[in-house]
Amino acid sequence: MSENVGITAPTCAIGYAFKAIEGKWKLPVMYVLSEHGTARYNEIKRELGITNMMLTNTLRDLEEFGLVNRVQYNEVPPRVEYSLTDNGYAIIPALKEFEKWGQLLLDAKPEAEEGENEND
Amino acid sequence: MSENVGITAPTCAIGYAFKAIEGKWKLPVMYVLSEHGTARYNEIKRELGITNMMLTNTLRDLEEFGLVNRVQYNEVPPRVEYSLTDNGYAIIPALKEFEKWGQLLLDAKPEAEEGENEND
DNA sequence: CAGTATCCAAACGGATACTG
DNA sequence: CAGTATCCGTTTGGATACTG
Repeated sequence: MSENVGITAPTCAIGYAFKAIEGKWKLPVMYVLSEHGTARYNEIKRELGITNMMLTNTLRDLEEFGLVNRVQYNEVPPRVEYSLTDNGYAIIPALKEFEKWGQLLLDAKPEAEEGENEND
Repeated sequence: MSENVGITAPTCAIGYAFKAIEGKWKLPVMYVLSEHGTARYNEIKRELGITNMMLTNTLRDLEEFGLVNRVQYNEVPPRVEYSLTDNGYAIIPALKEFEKWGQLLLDAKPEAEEGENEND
């Protein structure tokens, strides 16, 4: 495999974007950060129901891609705040489109396969 | 876990969108279909360098979500054509935003960590 | 509080063989 | 051609316990 053409080419914009958000948690974490502006480790964790390992790895990956800032305050108890970089922020329009799409999907699902409770 | 609030709530638009595209191949397959309009099984397979199992499973999942149409022609040799449904098509704006974002990321990466060859 | 370490399960991926 | 089935190794994800 590894045919480096089309989507899989390292210089392909959409392919690079896909790589940047690969994995289950990249987009959710970025979404939370986009909403909070700044969020602490356990804040993100609580909000997403993600495990330590996954959150740590996801944040590391996002840092390496230059999408997330990590600021550590040497206090007791320790405080670490995460936020989006400029490049990270730039994903928000895409996220908004995704949200609109998700809403469309929900609206187009009148059968409500799993929405047997409307006490919402 | 399974705190059904916020992003993880089944009625959350962005959460539902995340679920719909979960997995490594959903977006790439939808992207290929958005470009081709209609594509045959082996066409998608070649373009993405994806295995039979992964492609089959991905297409099934997308069908179940109502995002992809499968049209089978009873010819010899058999021909099966895949295309996006209306709901599937509706993801294109998001995809375009993603592409723009990917381009931004590529442009903002002058160091070219892996682009040691410019004979492209 | 913000992580690491460890172990285990599920998803992913490749090769090969087989089917309609 | 368009899959399905199986085996198997690797990667990713999750639960729990533990550390600075």
